[in-house]
Amino acid sequence: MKVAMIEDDIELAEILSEYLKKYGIDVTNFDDPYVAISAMRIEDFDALILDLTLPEMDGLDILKKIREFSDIPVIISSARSDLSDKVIGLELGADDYLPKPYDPKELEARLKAITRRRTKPPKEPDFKIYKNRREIHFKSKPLHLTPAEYEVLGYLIEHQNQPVDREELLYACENLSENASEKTIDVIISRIRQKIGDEPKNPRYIQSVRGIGYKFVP
Amino acid sequence: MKVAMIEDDIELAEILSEYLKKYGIDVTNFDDPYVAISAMRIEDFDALILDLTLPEMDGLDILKKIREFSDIPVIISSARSDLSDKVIGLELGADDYLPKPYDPKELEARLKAITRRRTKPPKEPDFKIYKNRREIHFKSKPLHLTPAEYEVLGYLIEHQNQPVDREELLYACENLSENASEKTIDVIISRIRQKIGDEPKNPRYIQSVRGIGYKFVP
DNA sequence: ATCGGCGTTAACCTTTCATTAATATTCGAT
DNA sequence: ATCGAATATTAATGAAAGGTTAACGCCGAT
Repeated sequence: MKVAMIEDDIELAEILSEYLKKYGIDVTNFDDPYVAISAMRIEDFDALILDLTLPEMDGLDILKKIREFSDIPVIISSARSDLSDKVIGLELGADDYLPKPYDPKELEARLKAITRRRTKPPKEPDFKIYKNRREIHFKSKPLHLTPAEYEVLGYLIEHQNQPVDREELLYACENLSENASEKTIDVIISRIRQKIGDEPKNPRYIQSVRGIGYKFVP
Repeated sequence: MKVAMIEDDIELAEILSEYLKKYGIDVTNFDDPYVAISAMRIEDFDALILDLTLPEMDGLDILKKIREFSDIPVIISSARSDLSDKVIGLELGADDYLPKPYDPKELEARLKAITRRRTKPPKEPDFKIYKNRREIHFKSKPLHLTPAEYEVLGYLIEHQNQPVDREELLYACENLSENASEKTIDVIISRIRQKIGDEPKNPRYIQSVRGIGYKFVP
């Protein structure tokens, strides 16, 4: 297991690294948060141990920055026992909170726990297609879709993550005329977005791919 | 939503309470299991979050005691990642198991999921088919149906929730000619709807599926 | 023969929804 | 920033689908 650590207390960092190495946990410490962030963009770590009490930069800001590009498990460690930090940290997606000083053994246990948990995120998808019912459910509730909307959304979902161009949709959908204008698609997409509450500015599910068409991201 | 929690780590309890309150979940924590049990005999909670690793009393025993008088949904949370605990807990009627440490977001999601699941009281169906008598009863009263109406309604009921297209009905019903106009179906549906008091605008039981036909929803 | 029940069709009205056009907004390259 | 193109949104329209009623005609029972 390869773990990143952001800790400015070099001595503490070394103690922990030594200890964790004995349990097969490889720790790379960064005393400079910015270096850490750059490194994490390139290299893949299994977890991050983040010290909140850093000079120069606030630990929570670092977490926020990291969350912009990674959902790596994060354990926050801090000498501040400030409750609000704890709350904010967990909200930003930290997985655990460890007040200093702590027993290395505990850190090891939590690392193990977190990475174990990571391997089983069984979450219900937001969209489900019930072909035999001719229904699409969104967050467990059926959507009221017109035939064309049903077909378009269904097709996008089945081709999730890949951009589908408008012409393809016109041909794929029974309820769309093949020689209809491609603008028709735009109108239908707009109505679907309204029904699922997707804001076209920064849409969560149906994203427009400029020059091509649309793609569904689950 | 009002939730009870049995957790001896007061600090963790407070974090979770704060977090869940923002999502409209009211948490009452008990650090003493016995107090909790007494309270739950009196007050009505929507769910219980139970920490297994308690002093004095084993969490599983508590669950057993609670099950003697309540079938409240229970989420077990535990630092023990012992599998047998999980099994026993779920056998005793816990609805979910959440290993510590966990993300409050996940707890929230599971709470919502569990209480949503809870709302399904099994009830007597409004329609019953008596094949031998060739009758269909609606709310315990027999309907006066013509042979074709009986067949169509019966077929729809037997294929409940799935849209049945008109052609299929023409073929399935002895009393309908296979080469009759599909409009015939519409007329028969209209008559059935009148007999069961289903308003075609926003129908409760027989819904039209545009481009296909009709579907019966129980 | 005649009658009544019932499936069928025709005619007519209402509703739905894909489509187009028109307008506003956003995006991305320069 | 600026411009042109792509996308978003809204309203209008018209054709198709569904809903309803009345009348027709087939067929078995009287």
